[in-house]
Amino acid sequence: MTVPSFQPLQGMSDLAAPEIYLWQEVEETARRILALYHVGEVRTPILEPTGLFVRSLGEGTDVVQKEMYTFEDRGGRQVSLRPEGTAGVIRFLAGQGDEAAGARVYYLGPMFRAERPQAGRRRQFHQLGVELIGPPNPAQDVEAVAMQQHLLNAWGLHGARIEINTRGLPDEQDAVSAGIRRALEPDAGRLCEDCRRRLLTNVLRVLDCKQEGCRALVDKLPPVTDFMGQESRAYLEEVKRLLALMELPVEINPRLVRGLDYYLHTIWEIKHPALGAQDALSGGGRYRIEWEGAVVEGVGFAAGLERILTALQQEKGHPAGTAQGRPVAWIVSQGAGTLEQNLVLAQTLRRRGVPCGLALDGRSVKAQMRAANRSGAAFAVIRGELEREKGLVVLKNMKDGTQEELELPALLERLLLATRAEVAST
RNA sequence: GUGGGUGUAGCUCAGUUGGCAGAGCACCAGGUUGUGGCCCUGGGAGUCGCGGGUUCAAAUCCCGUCAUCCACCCCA
Repeated sequence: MTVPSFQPLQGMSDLAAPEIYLWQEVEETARRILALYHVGEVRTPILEPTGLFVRSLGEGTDVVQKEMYTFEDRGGRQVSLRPEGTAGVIRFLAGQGDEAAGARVYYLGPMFRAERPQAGRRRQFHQLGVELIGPPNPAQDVEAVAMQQHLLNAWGLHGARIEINTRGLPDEQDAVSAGIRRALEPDAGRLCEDCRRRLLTNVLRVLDCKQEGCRALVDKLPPVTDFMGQESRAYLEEVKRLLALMELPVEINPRLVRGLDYYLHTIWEIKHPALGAQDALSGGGRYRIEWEGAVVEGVGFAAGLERILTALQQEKGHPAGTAQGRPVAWIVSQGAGTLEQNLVLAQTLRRRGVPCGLALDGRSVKAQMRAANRSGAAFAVIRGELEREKGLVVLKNMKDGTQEELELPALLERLLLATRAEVAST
């Protein structure tokens, strides 16, 4: 079978107009908000040594075991396309040594996971992530949550819920799993088929099963903190106190779990009802990652931009963002020699900052006017043989249809004015 | 990796018991010998995803395959 070569690989997409405008809005908003929190951007490579991800995410995680794009490079090194952003940032910061203490960074870019695509899941997808470096500190965790809340507001997403919980300390994980398993075992017969398997393989996954029967049982489970020590419980209590103090609308979900090995203490997730099975817009938590003998501690979160976009489109009912780059003027030519003259005119206008377009293929005036209309230009500038003889140009207002003849300096002035008005209104 | 739905014009889709490949939108041209939008007329465009099979005859039935969508696993 021939694979049409004009199609991207499975699960990968070309992003172009009109959706690209919504992407740009979302990204610009994020950069603006993060600047308020004194968080700076870092751009790390998309390709990293495979070992970086294996060691930071955990050898047993699905991401590492079956979802990475891993291959050998020309030097025989095992490399992988990044499946998430934290590891690369941590590698970077670990190399900074003491300089990295208290670092506050964000990243925004493509990630890769070789999963089967579905709603809200692509093989190449985009994440915005924030990492605040520092030892465990409830205040820092709450600051990160506040930042997330601020981002959601700024994007205009109102249907999103923030759920928060604790993962406790690494050496408490076995006790938590064992405790949950013990609590579920008496009712094992009432769990769904998948969950009976999860009981053995990955108990914590039962906690976010979507089957109703399982949910009923899960709701009656003791909170995970019951299986944790005093330190973990006190940490969560302090986080809750600070969240209330800052009046952040978050919900404590004592049964929220997150899978990556590096998490400890505070973890959270943002869900949106309009997204189908993949309803998590964003996830975050406190972590501790070791790399080449260096230890990096911090708190962070990552938001799936495709999912943010989908949620925004659903909430607002608009399929795409606002069109940008609309020209102020569209130049129309007619007759021998006017095309090249108008090409020069267009360049003059553009050098002065007036966005304008013109057709280069010498079509009829009617066709060029149609193009002017389609472009959304506020004015058509008509300069054909007649105008050239008179040394004038025709300026037509596309909105009301009126037109007048002007000399070039007057035209330039009018269009500069219109450009400023256009800029002011956006 | 597993399961189900869908692949027909640039886009959204119709196509009956197997019998000439269609519509709307978009695009192009004309109606207006130099003026857009609304209207009218005309036009171009399709390997019916691909490969095989059944049949006098396949978009239609069968098998395979690829893509896509949805779900599972898992995750943003």
